[in-house]
Amino acid sequence: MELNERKMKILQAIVRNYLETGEPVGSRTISKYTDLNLSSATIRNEMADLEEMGYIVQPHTSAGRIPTDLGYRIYVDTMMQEKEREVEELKGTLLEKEERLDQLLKQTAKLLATNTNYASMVSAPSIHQNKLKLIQLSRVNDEQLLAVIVIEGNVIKNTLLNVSEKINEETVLKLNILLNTHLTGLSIEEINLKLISSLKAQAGIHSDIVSDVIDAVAKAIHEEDDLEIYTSGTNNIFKYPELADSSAASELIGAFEEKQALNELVVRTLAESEETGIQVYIGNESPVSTMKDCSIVTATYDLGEGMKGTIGIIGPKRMDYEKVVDNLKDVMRQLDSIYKK
Amino acid sequence: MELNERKMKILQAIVRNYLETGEPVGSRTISKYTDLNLSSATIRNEMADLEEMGYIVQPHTSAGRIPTDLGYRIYVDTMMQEKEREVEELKGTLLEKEERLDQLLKQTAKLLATNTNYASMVSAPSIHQNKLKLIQLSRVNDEQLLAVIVIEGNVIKNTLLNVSEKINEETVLKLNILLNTHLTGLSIEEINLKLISSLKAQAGIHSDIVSDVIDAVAKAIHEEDDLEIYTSGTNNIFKYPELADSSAASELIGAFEEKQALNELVVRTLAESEETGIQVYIGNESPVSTMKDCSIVTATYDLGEGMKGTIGIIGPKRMDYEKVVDNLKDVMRQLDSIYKK
DNA sequence: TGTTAGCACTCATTACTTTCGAGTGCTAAC
DNA sequence: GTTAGCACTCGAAAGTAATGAGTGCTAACA
Repeated sequence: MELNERKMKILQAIVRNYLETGEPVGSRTISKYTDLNLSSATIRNEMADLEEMGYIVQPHTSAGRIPTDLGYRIYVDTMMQEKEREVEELKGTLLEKEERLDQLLKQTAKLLATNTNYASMVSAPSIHQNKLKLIQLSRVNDEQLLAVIVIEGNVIKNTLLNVSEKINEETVLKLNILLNTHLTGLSIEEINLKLISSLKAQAGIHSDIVSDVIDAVAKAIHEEDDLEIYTSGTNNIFKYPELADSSAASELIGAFEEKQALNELVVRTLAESEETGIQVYIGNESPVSTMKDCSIVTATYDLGEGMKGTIGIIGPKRMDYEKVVDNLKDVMRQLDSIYKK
Repeated sequence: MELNERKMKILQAIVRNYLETGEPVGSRTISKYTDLNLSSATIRNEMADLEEMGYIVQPHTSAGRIPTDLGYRIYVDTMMQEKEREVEELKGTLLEKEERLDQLLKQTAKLLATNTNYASMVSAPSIHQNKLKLIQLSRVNDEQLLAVIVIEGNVIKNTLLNVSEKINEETVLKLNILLNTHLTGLSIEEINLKLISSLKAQAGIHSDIVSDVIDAVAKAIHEEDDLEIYTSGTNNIFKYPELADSSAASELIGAFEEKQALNELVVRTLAESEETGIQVYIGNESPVSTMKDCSIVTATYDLGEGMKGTIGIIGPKRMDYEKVVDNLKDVMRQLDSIYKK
């Protein structure tokens, strides 16, 4: 059977209507509210076909139809129209430049959640492949040394090192020079064992400190691995009855809190993001099993210097996909304009 | 009317029973399961008295009684028995030493939540009254200067400063010495305008940088003001039907996400913590209006050097107060032993 | 051949009634 | 002061009936 234009129109009408009301939609509704001028009986015949083809289902006999995951998919892929939203409306919700990236991302998550009425997540950019920009040791007191590590993209990490031998300013200076001349500009992978032992040899009696510093560098990178994820509007899920019953809600909220699941989502999105800017996961397509009854729309942002992160909106399957996509695009534009100055 | 011993025993039995079952408890139950050897009729008479005195209520005629906030309060204040819990059991759940305080606190929150089956929160210590330990400027490149600020308690902040004039290593060294000799050891309040202008004068053409650094110091402190709060086990509230219905749950979860309310809780706890180690807020006693139907048990931990923070457990009013208090005490002991080495 | 009117049928939802039993308050007797 | 007994209350659960939205199917129509 072929999905001809009339069937498309009917399917589209069903999805639209269901997105709005959340109620199964019947043949009579479609017949009245479309410009097809067909009687409900005809619509019924077509709907029977659409059901056979797998685009819609009846929750029970004698109920209207609701879209299947496949139905949503067709809708999202081919029928969604770009809403021409007034730029005015979005102007009021501009992100403000923040000097702290984490604040900006928190703000982004919140903005998206309040704008869309769904739950949102924003992952901090991962900086995997970046290069060391500066290492700076400072003497805090006789026993403590502060190591500051700056990575390309201006990510800064610091660690306090406890040293056994007393150490004077001059030694610190020497170590600084030693470390910076040899390590600056290198990526994490380029710091190998050979380089490390060479450095240790040059440091002489202070080789312990070199070890510690390199450990700290390794750890600084590693820390970034279990990446930060900001969420907002988690409680928006209670606005949608299909997600609000306590077992479903509990699972979802658990997933949001644990962040393990979200992490998976981020990884998957980043992996697939080469092709398309925005990805839509509907129901079972989701990388995360606890979100079987949700749809997830994700986007990848790029702050330059290899700093890429993921933004996602999680809501019911009957979410307003147009609005969500629009919002994501807008936020990405804003992030761009803030960082690519 | 006097709350004599028999009434106490009966009240205690009612509370205990209700904590376990969550069902209103009737006279017959009490008569059977206490060693008072009284008939249900007698118990009924006493219960009528207890109701008149405001310790218990009937949710409706012909139902058993449940404790009022006042009833819980009496129970918590005078009838709760210190459970002798086996130390063994808790050993398995020891906190591990982490070099990053935030990780440790996250872990603490999680531990508490899983152990108690309630929601938990842990606030990062506020460092209000602390002293500057070290300022360290480093040249990143021609335009950028890295300022690292270490505050007592080893809290480290860093900022990147953009400088207009090119600056060489020597100048950086001089500025470092200037700033450290004058600022180290001072508390935030002691850095006044007079001192600042004196420093600027000594810095000569680089007075801009001094300004920037001092701004950064101020901001570092300010950032700490909107303090970090870690939560865990939020979805545990779904385990208690009285909190699980969607409107109540939504409010609670919103409060947990926003953290504004939790912040209030922290402030209040810290303010009142002088007197007692552990505080219990029952129902309407709560500082946070969204938690009217909850009980909150909080404790203040002290890592030394003025670093104080709050730990809290939030659950239904019929929470297992003994268990919660035990758990909090244990966690505080563990935090102590980790940090007071 | 595609479209439509009409009709019997299904089934979730809602409201109403009944039954059941846990628990009470009160009275009278011990 | 304590207890047995009894009438009474009222929520929860179960059963029943009415409602109506929506379907599939058939037969007639253009």
